[in-house]
Amino acid sequence: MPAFTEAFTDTHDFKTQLSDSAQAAFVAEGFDAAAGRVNASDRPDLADFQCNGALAVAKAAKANPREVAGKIVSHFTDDARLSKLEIAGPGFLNFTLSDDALSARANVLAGDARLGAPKVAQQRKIIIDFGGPNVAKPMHVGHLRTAVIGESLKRILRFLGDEVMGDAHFGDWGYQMGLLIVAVSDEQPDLPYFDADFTGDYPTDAPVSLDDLERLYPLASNKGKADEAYRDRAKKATRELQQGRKGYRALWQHFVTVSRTALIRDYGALSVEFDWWKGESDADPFIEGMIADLKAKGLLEPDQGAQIVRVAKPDDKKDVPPLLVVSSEGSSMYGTTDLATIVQRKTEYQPDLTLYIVDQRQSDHFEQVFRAAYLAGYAHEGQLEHAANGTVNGTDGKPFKTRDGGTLKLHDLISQAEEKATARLHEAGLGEGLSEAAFADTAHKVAIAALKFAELSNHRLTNYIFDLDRFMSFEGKTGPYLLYQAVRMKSILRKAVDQGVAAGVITVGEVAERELVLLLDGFDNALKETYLKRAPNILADHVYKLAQGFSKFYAACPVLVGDDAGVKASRLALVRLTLRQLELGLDLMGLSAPEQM
RNA sequence: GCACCCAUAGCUCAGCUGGAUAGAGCGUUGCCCUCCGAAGGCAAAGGUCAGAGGUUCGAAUCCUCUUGGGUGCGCCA
Repeated sequence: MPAFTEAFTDTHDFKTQLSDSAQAAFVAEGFDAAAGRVNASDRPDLADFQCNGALAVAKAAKANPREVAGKIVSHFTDDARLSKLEIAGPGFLNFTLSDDALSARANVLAGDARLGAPKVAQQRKIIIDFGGPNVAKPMHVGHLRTAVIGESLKRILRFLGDEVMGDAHFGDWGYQMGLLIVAVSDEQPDLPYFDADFTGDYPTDAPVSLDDLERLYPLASNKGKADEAYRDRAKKATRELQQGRKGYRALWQHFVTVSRTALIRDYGALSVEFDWWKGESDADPFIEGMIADLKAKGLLEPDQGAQIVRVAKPDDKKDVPPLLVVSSEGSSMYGTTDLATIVQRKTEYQPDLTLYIVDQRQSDHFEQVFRAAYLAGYAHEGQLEHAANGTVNGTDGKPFKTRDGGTLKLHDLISQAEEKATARLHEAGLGEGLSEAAFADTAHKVAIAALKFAELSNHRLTNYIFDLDRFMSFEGKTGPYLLYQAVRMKSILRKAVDQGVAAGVITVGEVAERELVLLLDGFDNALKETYLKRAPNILADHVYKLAQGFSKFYAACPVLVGDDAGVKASRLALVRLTLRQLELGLDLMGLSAPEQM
């Protein structure tokens, strides 16, 4: 199995270019190449890029950092990319790009179908596991997190060249299924599903609606906690379901189908798409063989009536409990299905990497499962990764609740956001010329952008506060701001067509133009960082800054208003380039901009 | 009890493998539509980066401790 370095290719941004040159210079002077790392400047008033390597290297070499910096500078004489290279303070290298270099870069980007995005050096097969929503539990705001972050990561990894499969990984196989079976049998005992001697065909229509499931699940769950006899019945039903009792399987199939319909609706509204709608139950056929294999490898041992795999290591700082593979009831646990799913994926897909986009509260669980998988040889060390996310809290800092104390269903949240967006559109007197369908589409895009961008702009581990009013304000650093800038650009492009102005060669002159091109150039690095850290907030930040950079440019540099045809053509080309990168960035976040808003 | 995560402006959050004057948005106070869409732009005020030590030429960032939050710890997922 190859070791993957997560390196990139097709990368031509200035940060990389200058780093390459600076590294060569440091090496030529007998220093470590790592010192040549060039970053965007902390002081944009002084320079575009900086390198701090001279300070780092000087100490070991017992040299004066400014002298070291001087030696590096000598390697850049007559570098056409730079208009200025200065040594500042204790030994910072300050690079300022020439307008010509920026113009050239802008024109390259304008001709690049990938808008400056890099590619992975080595393609991998990656599964993104969305840590599935559960059957019968309605999606709530907490599910936004995983869905939105996972979808964005999926799109980004795929765009950079990996083969990526998103798997919903439905929670459809545990104790909760037993609970539901018992709950339905109590309410509708005459259904054929419960008659063990029934030999006919089971009804094709579901005996329960989505509302029934959402009502029954919490009811049964609470009963199971309070009533031991009830719990035992549910456990028995769970085991019988897993062992293949026909009536239970048929009833269970209805649960899954009914739930999945609602999930498809909600995920669809969020533009979250799965390549696989698999669930825990799909791993079931692999469990028997896996258990035999674990036994053969001497990893499985009986303990307190259950079958476990010990995964603790001698140097553990904490107690890592064993993974429970078979419960004392004889049924599979979520650890069982998670491990069996790894076996299944290895058998059916051979992924190089599996990313679990799941709440950080499950980190111990994944640690156990991953260790067991590594021990059993179902995956190689490092191929399983828990890209944890934080929890969503309300304005009181506690897990999000509505004002009346209930949980807000995702479906209702989306509806509220759409209503708000609709109201805002009417208020601004916009979209009146649009057809009803186009208007609704715009309102939907605005609403989704608000929700998703709010998710994506936080780091995935942040336990952030979900404040509906703030998210719906549509002003400042929000999704609608991004869409608004895109719409402004589209408006310019439409006007340009009317006026017969065509895009031409980009020539950078004004400060706002320089800054915009520097931002466009930064797309490459933003994508790399996002990829390496599995952190879409880095991309979100880039896209926001790009939109902001455009808005400043828009205010400072009229595109279609002047007399100079060359300037018009250049600025128009810059607008078009910016729009293309903005829309690509939006798409990688799972968003899209309307024509008008 | 043990372990993990977190603490940055009034509020919500960024801050890359340590580097110059810690950044956004909201809110507050001023400006800016006879000019491509004001869901916008410009400017100002606002921070002992929880506290204390340590490493370092240099720390919000790395290490230790303290305080204060959150989370998890074999038969629910």
